[in-house]
Amino acid sequence: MPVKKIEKSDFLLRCWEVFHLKGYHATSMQDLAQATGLQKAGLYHHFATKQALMQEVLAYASTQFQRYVLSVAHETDLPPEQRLEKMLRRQRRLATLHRRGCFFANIALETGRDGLFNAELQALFQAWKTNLSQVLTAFFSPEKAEQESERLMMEYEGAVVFYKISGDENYLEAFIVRTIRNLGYTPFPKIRPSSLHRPTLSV
Amino acid sequence: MPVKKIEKSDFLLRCWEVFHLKGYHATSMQDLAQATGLQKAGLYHHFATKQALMQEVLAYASTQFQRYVLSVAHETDLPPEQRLEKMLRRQRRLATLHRRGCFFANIALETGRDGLFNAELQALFQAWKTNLSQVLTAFFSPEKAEQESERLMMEYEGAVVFYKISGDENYLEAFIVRTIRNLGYTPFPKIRPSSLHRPTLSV
Amino acid sequence: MPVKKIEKSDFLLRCWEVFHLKGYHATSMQDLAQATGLQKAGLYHHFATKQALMQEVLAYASTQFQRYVLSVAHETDLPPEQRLEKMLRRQRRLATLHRRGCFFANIALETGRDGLFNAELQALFQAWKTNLSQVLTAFFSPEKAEQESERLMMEYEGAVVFYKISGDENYLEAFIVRTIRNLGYTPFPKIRPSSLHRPTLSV
Amino acid sequence: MPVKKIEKSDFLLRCWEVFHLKGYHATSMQDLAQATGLQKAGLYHHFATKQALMQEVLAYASTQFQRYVLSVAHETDLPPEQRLEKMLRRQRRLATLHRRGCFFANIALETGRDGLFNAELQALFQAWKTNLSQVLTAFFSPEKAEQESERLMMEYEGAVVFYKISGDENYLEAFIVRTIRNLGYTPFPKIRPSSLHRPTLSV
DNA sequence: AATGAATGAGAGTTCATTCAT
DNA sequence: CATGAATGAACTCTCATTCAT
Repeated sequence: MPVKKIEKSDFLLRCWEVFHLKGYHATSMQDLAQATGLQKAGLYHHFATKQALMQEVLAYASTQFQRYVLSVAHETDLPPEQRLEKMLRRQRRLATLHRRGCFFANIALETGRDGLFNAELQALFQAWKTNLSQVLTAFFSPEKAEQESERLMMEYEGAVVFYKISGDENYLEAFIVRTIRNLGYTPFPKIRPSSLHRPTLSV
Repeated sequence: MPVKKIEKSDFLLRCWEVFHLKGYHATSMQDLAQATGLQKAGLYHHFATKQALMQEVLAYASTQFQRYVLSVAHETDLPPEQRLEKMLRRQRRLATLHRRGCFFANIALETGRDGLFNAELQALFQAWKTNLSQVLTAFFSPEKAEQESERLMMEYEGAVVFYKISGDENYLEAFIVRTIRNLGYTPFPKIRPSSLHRPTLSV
Repeated sequence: MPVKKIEKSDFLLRCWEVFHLKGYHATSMQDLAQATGLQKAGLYHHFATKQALMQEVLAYASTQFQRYVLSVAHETDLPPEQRLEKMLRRQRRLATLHRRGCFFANIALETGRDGLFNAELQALFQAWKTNLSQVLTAFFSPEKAEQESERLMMEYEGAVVFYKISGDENYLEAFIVRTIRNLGYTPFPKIRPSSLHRPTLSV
Repeated sequence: MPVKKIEKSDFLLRCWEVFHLKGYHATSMQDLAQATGLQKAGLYHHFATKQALMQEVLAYASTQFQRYVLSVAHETDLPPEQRLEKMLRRQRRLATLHRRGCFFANIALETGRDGLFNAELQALFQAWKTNLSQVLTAFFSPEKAEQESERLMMEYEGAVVFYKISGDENYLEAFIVRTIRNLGYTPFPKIRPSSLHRPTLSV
């Protein structure tokens, strides 16, 4: 609860990282205290419970995810297929940092049944689908675009499952490649961009 | 572990259910003792640690999953599209019991980074893919069938994520329907099978 | 402690209520902050410690008790038996509000052994006895009056114990009735004062 | 939870003493662990919660109180006035050990409003009254005996309040003396039993 | 004077695990 | 083989108190 305003987001970011790496239940308040430099009791000055803290972390993570990934959907200076690829590559980058996977799916599977954070999670996935849809309307009818974006998100989350137990990023890479290809475009190879004719995307 | 040999599988089944519902970390040895009727100390007679116990549970669950779901791939008396649907419907049934989702994906996202059970999980997903592939070879080339089966599993796991935070089984149902449809067949409506011309699948 | 001087007594009153309801140890500074509208740190501006705060609350409560209950002993326009009854009924009223019992006895039993507030408590009980004595001198010799007033206070405090674990106000009512009766007077029935020949006491 | 049966009562006795000295809320599980030689976690092997532990302590204390104090009511070899005095002196002895007062009244005032232990407490006070009544039937009509025993208990509890904030045992002694005297007998002086003509009671 | 922030200690409780019987 | 008992560590959360602003 950092004195300066800029520190609040930094605080939430650090908590986010811990929750992302260890999961909700396996993360202790002690872990969060250590990660943020506060004392355990200090955390309770700003958040009533661990769950409330997670609530804010989730809101923060949603905002950041929308800024970093979903906002790309509106970069109209890029052709839609490049926008799509950029989004997917940014998703991928978030997932492969420390092999932590998708934060939202991690929390979804861990707490979905208890419903601790379902409202937040559903809102995020809804926004995700909406933005993805917007890009896909360049290739499909509005209705079909929505269906396809949902399907893409599902496929992505499944790919993350495979990635997480194997550490093999090819599951994610292959997902991106086939997704772009299915639009009728040839995606840029990720690892060897030597033969690219078009400018590389800075993801 | 119980007196009679036949009870060992019953023991593992009960543990499986608990782990499935609550997850690995959130399940305590006390929970398992209560679910199985043993004393907490008794568990350590048969399993060195909680992790070792989970190891066996995972092996048991894999076996059961192969028997109940994957073995359908070899029911050659059924046409392949019916085999596929039957498999998908059985997956779905397992996931929607108590809204618990896919046991293997639950554990994968929770422990994949630590790698506690990755070998077992990879083996299971490999077997899953192999069997799905076998069915899909009726529609695709062997190579394409393998790719497609992996993609299907991913899409399924993603659908489960959506299902788990919403409780809406339509995510799973829609996945099945579009999967079958993409093969060029019309799947059987789930709820009202009255007008079916072909024999109903007992899932 | 608030801005205006008149609010100090209001502040102490609110603290008194909390201490009365929950007891000394079970009341937290947080509780007091909430009840008074100050911040927790603000409390320490006016009181060095929780104990010091309680000290003042006790002094305030003593004063109020003397004003509301003990001062009745000097209402010489009332015959002594009416004065006595009025005092007893006011004691009773304080005890039955929220079933909280006698503030002073509550604190006495909770902290008497540690002696945190014994001086204040003894002073209050002494004043209580003195004023009761004064009324009883109308019926007894000075010496006997003092003994009897002490005995009456004891009986009252015991009646409160019975009341507190049962919620049955009859323990207190019966105490009042038999006390007045022992003076040779018939006390006013509490519930049905319809047939009263003498003016009802407004307690 | 002592291996041997005799140790269980010893365990409860030690807990009783701590609760008696410090009160319910001010006694921590750590205090009880220290007093009994167990680890804090070990306490939870035998009692689900602190409240449940107190419940058993209260039951134990009730039993012991009945054995040590109330059972005297049936010592028919003693004349009733001696039985009464013996009971009162034993009450007094329990209360003056470490100036801790009456265990049941302590807990009653501390927790009566929340009702945590009211059932147990009411049962104990009821038994107390019953046994006291039995002795007093030697002096009063059954109905009057019951009233008088309740009144005596109240007076006693009030005397304990006075004793606890002053440390002056004379409040208790005076209560005993005047109680016996009111029966028409001269009680034995407690402190200087030199001039006794009748055999001293071994309390 | 007042507060938001912070803290070390400790609350009750649960954890996976061990061991004597 | 089984269990009741035990334990050290860790859990979430609250305590009375302090201090810079």
